[in-house]
Amino acid sequence: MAIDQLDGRLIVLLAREPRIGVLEASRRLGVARGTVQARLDRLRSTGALRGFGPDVDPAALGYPVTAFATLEIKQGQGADVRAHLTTVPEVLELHTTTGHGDMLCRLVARSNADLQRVIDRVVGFDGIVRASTAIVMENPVPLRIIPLVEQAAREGHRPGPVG
Amino acid sequence: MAIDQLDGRLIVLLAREPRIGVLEASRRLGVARGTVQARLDRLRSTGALRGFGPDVDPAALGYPVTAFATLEIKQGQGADVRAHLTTVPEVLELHTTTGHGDMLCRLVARSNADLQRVIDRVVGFDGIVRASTAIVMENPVPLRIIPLVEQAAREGHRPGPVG
DNA sequence: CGCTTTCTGTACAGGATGACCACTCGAAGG
DNA sequence: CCTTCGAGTGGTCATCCTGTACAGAAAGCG
Repeated sequence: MAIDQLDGRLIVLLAREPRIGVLEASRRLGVARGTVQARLDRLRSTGALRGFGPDVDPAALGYPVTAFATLEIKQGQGADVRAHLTTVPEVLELHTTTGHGDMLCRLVARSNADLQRVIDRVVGFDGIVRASTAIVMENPVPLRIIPLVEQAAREGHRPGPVG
Repeated sequence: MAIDQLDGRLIVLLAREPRIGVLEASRRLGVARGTVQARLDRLRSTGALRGFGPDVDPAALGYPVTAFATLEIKQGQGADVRAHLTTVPEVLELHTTTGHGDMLCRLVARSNADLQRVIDRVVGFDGIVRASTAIVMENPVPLRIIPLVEQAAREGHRPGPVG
């Protein structure tokens, strides 16, 4: 249940240059094309590689404001709140957490003023007791995976014949 | 600076089925292949579409634990803290925010015990005054973009000849 | 109305893809 | 020691897609 160095190099390569195909990747990695194809098949089947979805920038869509909201939920209302938040397009992500709040969600909005509308819609639901919002100013480290993949590959077990 | 309905349908289609190519997408959307290619070129050039990076599951890499840490930073130490956190592979994302804390970062770890090691490494830096961590239990809404794209496309200005 | 931009349909050359094969290699097991 | 198995290699094959280009038609705008 891990990746070896070749997997790691392959993922990093694809992360850096998603446009290259299997053939070019095999050339860069110095292995046969069939090997790359087999590795990709395995990574996808194990779920390590979920796919190659489009990476969309909300700001370019007209939603330049990002915020994180910590929500406190009324006992037993979790499922309802989840269902409610799923219906809000500006909720990009939702987690249930330990700690001060019960849920943490990532929001986007068209402006700071618009954020108020989004928050109103988010918290305008009976099961939510309290919400505390933190507006994102800068994003010094955008969502990344390369360093983690490199570390996992370095320490990685080889997938090996038996495992 | 927005997307029209065709852009929206295209992005949603690619988000749902990333493996289909330009030709198949044009068939599904009922437009000419050249149109899809032109739209994709424009979306990439405007930055709305950053690319098609591999979607890696940290859990499958051996990091099943996710957490969010709110950090309080000593005045004027922001840049140093950013540089420090960039060197930690388990820091997948970092934002500077308004509100109680000064920064919010997403962490992963191999286990709850390992999370302690990660947090120690994160906060083991002079500029960080205090850290408060929330461990993610469930992820009812994984990072998504489709509903937002659909809304943006619905309300969207057409890209039009000039604007 | 005329200009401009987009979309369409088509064509072409080049390349990539997925599939298949026989062979080699190394490790695990008998 | 030998066998067996999985993985990788290098090769081939037909098919399909890609990037690019072009002329003509359609639609918005002054």
